[in-house]
Amino acid sequence: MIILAYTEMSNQAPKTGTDDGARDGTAGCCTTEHALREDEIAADVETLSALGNDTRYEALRLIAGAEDDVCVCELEPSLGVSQSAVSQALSRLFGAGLVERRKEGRWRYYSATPRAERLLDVLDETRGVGDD
Amino acid sequence: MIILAYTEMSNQAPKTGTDDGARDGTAGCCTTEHALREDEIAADVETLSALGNDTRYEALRLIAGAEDDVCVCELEPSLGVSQSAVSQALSRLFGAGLVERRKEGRWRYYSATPRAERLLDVLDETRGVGDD
DNA sequence: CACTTATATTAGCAGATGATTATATTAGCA
DNA sequence: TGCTAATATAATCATCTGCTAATATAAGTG
Repeated sequence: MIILAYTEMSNQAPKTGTDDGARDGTAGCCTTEHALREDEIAADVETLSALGNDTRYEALRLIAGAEDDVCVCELEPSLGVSQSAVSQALSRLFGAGLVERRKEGRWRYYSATPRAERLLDVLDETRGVGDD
Repeated sequence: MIILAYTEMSNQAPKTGTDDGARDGTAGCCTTEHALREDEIAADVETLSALGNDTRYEALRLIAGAEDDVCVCELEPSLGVSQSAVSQALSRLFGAGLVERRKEGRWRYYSATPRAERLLDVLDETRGVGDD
């Protein structure tokens, strides 16, 4: 179900009627603010769920925290899962646009994308804000 | 497995030996940069996985995009899942520190936390960067 | 109070997920 | 060429997730 096209939601007075305003991206008269397209939502959710897993999150942290790009074989001992699992984790991160990869000989080097860096930064900057 | 304590990972030369440097948060001699604690990792992953789901992501977008805070009953028709599912989604977002809630009479109003706002902003700002 | 409305909680289940093991591929090297 | 190392893919499976339906709770209203 695609929504997220709104200018201002008239809340405060919870009217229980059917509120079928502007939706499904066909920005009508009353969608001046931003509206997310279905594929943008899907991409964001993919990005977030890719990071919402211990192994992948830690893999990305290691990659983003390293000075240069990181070889898969370096991540393996740290992540505590099988080689296969690491490979799958990196593939998923790549598919989600969170890492770049570069082949060199028989190795694969990974680095974090700007999107990934910025997400990690925000997580760092906003940690513990609001729940202290 | 907790890691993510590093200054610089000596990659580039993939040595296949056992590389048990500094880890598990007991910041030793060579951990000058930041190091994430186990609970911080868990919190981040919880935040990300909470958002890594269509229903919850769209719920948060609706909440964050609204002018004032939003009543549950307003979200229900938009999200296309049962009332129970919406309630569960909001509880999870709350638990993850992504929304605040306020009770007023028999209604519950939700608003996005700064952490949530900033995450959504970064997603917006970095969308389509790197894969165009 | 009985009744309704708004939201939360519980139980149950289909389907997704994340790991493992085994096998395949790709690249260097003797 | 055969061998080994680095990584990817496939098959499998136990566990986790996210929904629905049913029920509970809380707060208004007649």
